[in-house]
Parts: sequence; C-alpha cells; structure tokens
Amino acid sequence: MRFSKAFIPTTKEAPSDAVLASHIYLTRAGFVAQVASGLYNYLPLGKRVLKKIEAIINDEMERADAQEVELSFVTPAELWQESGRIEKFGKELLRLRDRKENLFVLGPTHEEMMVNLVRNRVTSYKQLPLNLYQIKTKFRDEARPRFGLMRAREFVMKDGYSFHATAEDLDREFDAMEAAYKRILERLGLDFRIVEADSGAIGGSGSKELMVIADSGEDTIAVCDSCEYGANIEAAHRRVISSAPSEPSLANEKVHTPDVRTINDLADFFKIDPHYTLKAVAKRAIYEESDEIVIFYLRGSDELQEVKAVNAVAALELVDVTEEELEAVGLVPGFIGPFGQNDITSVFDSGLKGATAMITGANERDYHMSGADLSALDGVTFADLYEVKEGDGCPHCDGSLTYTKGIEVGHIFKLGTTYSKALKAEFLNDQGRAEPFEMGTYGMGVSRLVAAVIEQHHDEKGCRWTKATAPYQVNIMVSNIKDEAQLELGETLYSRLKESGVEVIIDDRKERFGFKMKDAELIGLPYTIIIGKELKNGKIQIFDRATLEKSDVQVEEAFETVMGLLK
RNA sequence: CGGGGUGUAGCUCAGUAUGGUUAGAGUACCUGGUUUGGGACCAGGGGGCCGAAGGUUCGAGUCCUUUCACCCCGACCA
Repeated sequence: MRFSKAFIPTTKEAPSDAVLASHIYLTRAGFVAQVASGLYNYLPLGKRVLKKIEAIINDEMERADAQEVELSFVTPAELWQESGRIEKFGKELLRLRDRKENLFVLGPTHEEMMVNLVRNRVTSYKQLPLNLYQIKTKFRDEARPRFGLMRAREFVMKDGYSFHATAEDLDREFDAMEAAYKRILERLGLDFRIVEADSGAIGGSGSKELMVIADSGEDTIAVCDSCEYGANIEAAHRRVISSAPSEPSLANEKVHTPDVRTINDLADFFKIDPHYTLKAVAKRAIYEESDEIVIFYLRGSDELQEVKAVNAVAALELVDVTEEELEAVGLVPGFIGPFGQNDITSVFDSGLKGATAMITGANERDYHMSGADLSALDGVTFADLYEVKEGDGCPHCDGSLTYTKGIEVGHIFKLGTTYSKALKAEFLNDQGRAEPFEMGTYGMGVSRLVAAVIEQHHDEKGCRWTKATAPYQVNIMVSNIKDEAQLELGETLYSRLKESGVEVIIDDRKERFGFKMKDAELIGLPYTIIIGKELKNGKIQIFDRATLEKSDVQVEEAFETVMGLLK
C-alpha cells in the first residue's frame, strides 16, 4: 500500500472524551472512528488488525478441531424465551420487530442459536464431541459503554460452544480450549494470566477468565507471587489462616458497650484483634418474584465480597438497606448478632466454622456478647463470603496474593446441561437413552483484543504494534519524494519486499520529514526504513518503533537486514 | 437507571454572566510560491441552520420551555 493512496486519517488532537491510551491512539492514528455511543467504524488499518487477530484464532481453532460457522445476527425472540434469558438479559437485548411484527433480538451471544442449530441434527453419541465457533459482531445495549473499543455496544467476539456425551469428555475439551486460548494470547504477544472466575448469572462451573494485565483493566484479580494461581477477586480464595492472632480469653457474657458500633470501636473496646469480632452485613436480596433481608456474617477483619454473597443466596442482586428497614424487621443496627435471632436469613462465612472467643452483637442496643462460641448455633449456613486481601496466603502454595488489574479478553466455562435441558437438545447414548448434551462455552473478545494490545503496547508517541498484530510490518519512509534517488530506492525496496510477501507500506506523500515521522510513530508499525539525507553516504536507517532506535544500514544490505528482522 | 457536564467550522475550542455590525481562533483543507531530518514559512481562498423544536423580543449563539445526542462518576455488565 501507498500512503499517498491510503485512507489513514491521522490527527494531532485526540477526541476530548478519550481517556484510555487505546482509545486515544486508535482514534488519532486512524484505526477506528466513533459513530455513536459504543459504536465504531473500523478504518482500513483497524480492519487489518482485526483480521490479523481473527486469523490467529482461526488457526488455533483449526488445530483444535473446532469448526467455524456463522449464525445469523438477528435472532428470533422465541429462542430467548425458551431459555428464559430474555428476562435475565433485560434491556441489554436490543429488540426489534420485522414488518410482520415478529419479535427479534440482536445477538449478544449465541448459546441459544448454537443449541438450536445442533439439536435434532446431532442425535447420537457417535456424532460427539462437536466444537463449533464463529467470529461475529455482537450487540449488547450496555447501560454505559465506555473506554472506546474496550466496552462498546457493538463488538466482535469469537464465541465457541462444544457438545459432549459425558462430563469427562467436556473436561477434556475444556482443557484443550484453555490451551488453545493460551497459545492465541502468546502468539499475539500479550502478557496475560488465566484466572479462576465467577460464572455469573448464566451458571456453570470451571469458569476461567483470560486477563490481559493492564493498569487500565476493569477487573481486579488476585495473583500469587510464587505460583500460577490467579483469580478474579469475585472468586478468589486464600489459604486458611494458620497464624491467627492469639485467642483472647473473655467470659461468655453480655457486656454493656455504649455506642460501640463499628468493628474498630469494638476491637478497641475489648482490646482484641478484629479477627475475633463478628461483622454482620445486612443486604436486601432481590429474587425474580420476591425479596428479603439477609445477614452475612464475617470476621471483623474481613470484607464482604458481594458476588460471592449473591451466589450464596442465589439472588439476582443485593441492594443496601437503611437502618429504618432493619429496625422494621426487629434488628438493632450496630448490634446485630446471631444469638437469639433466627427470624432473618443468615449466611456465615466459611472461615467462621467452629469459631470461638468471638464478640458478637447482642441484638440489643448498646450490648455485645463476648466469648461467644459459634459452634453453639444450630442449622447454620456456611458459604465463602470473604474478599481476599493483598498479602493473604495463596491457597495452592506458600506464596502470598497481590492485586493487579486485568482486561477480560476471554472467558471459558462449563455450561453442563443448562442450555441443552432448557432447549431440549438431546442425543441417544450407547444405551439408547435420551440425554441432554454436556456443553462448554468459550468466548474471546476480538475487538477488545485490539484495544488490549495497545493498552499493553504504547508509549507517549502512539501505538507499538506487536509483529503478530501490526497492520503492516514495514513502513518505507521516503524523506523527500522530490529527490529522485530517494524515491527510486524506496520504490525498489517496496517492490522487493512485496514480492517477498512482506506486508509493507511506502510513505510517498509530499510531506516533510518530521510530519511523516510523527505519523510513523503514531501508527506504530514495527519497522520504518528511513530513506533520507544519509542516502548520499550510501546509507539508510531502520527505525525500530519499540525501542525508538535508528540504526544505519548500508543501502546494499537494506533488504536483507529487514528480512532478517522480520523472522 | 440515579447524579453531574458538554453540544458553535472536518478536529480542538473561544464567544453565552450583561441579547445589538457580516460569529471567531488554532489546526485541517484548496491555490500559488519558498522550503525539505522532527507535525515548516509567506500570500490568497473555501468552509457554520451556533444539536433540534417552540417561545420572549424591534432584534437570540446568548434569555425561557421542551427535547435529542454525546461524555464523566456510580449502579449494571453471559
């Protein structure tokens, strides 16, 4: 390609609303252009990057025996009613009616569609396993799109679904997909981590997210400093505390504690570690048809992880409650405790099993219980409720956990029979009995990856594409096109590189040196061959975008040197 | 969905408190010339329904009402 013919509208200024590096540079360098909130046009350079990433995904999927399909973007609403997700997704589904008034939904993900495709076509265990995927535009009417391509409403996603006769076979495929996803991200040149995750409202198990490490990431992940363990904070675990603070010896009695309401006050009052206080977090759990107040009990030294809490009571969501609402059901804010109080649904953090010497609320204004033994409680529900903290022990080794930020670029998990049951997708097993498919789902955000690459590979001058993602590998910059010798050499190198299969672009615009250099840096192709004033000394320069270094090369060696760099 | 902000040239923004020539700057664009190693210079030029609708007024970019869009914080996000 020639810059003189290319549609690469670069700008000096970024749109005023762009915050993220990827948003700023992808826009300034002419890769994408915003159309409306959360909607983007891909310009030629952006489209090339997208295709690069897609090609790598296709290649790895081929290797893993997954087959590509393409399902229609407009999907019948009946399918969503069948699975029950038309309500769960809610307003995120963009609904529309055709001329006959039939209701349709723009596909935000395609579980239903894929199950629908396979059901009644795959009818025997002999036809399994099957792994089908597509790379397709999705639409989710996000309440608040932001961060450019990172959280767009319309985006490109690779979504794959596998079908199995047994859970064991699903496990095998799941591992194979994890390995394939890992290779994809390695080939893209990204620093990432595969972490344990919550599977969300969709249900399922074995949930893992692929996180590209970046400060701008929207997810907090806890990673071990010495082993491979990593988990989204929504699902992270920690080693059971082995070195608990020494247990205080306080009599089991009701103690007058005027105005001692917070955990800190309580710990000070009794001169104990917050570890031995019982924290009660009250929330209103919202269910499809009803709602109720739930109390979550944790050690005072822990914080409630809300996603875990939602899962523990299988609620749609948790909302805060006011002191008035608590009083209305007979609770005493600041002094809530589990003893003598069985009317309210309560869940205890699993770390409280058999806890002794605890200080708890006495359900009476200005009173606490000291030296309480929680094992005295009957019929207690335990669940993981705590949020891991930095410094907590790794659950798998002696290391400790630290927080880092990640961009979720992939999410894989085992659906089991959730959808096959809901949509009655069954096959006959070797006993001739009908069974629902065991399913896995494997998503990867292709357009989000474009942004993720730049989040991880940029500097103050612009993009720094990895070799695997760069729209072109080499830029030939002819400093002054009026200088015939320069132009001629540029054209010669351009032809030779093209003939050798190198993705090359020549900057043959009638612009000054500085202007073209700024563009080269902003666009961020890996190498720029500078043909300029050094030509009269028989030299050109090769500018390495990653290091910003320019190295002199003899004209005769230029071609070979570049070919060597690209290997 | 709650709270806040902004809509004026392709882009980034002045101008709006206090209504009054022909609505401005920078940048980008076109023409000519000079220049050619870090977004150059000189001269000339094109480009605007001041987000939209309604209203007040002799007169509205500016005041009032309604509305739409975009952005930020939060809630939400298989």
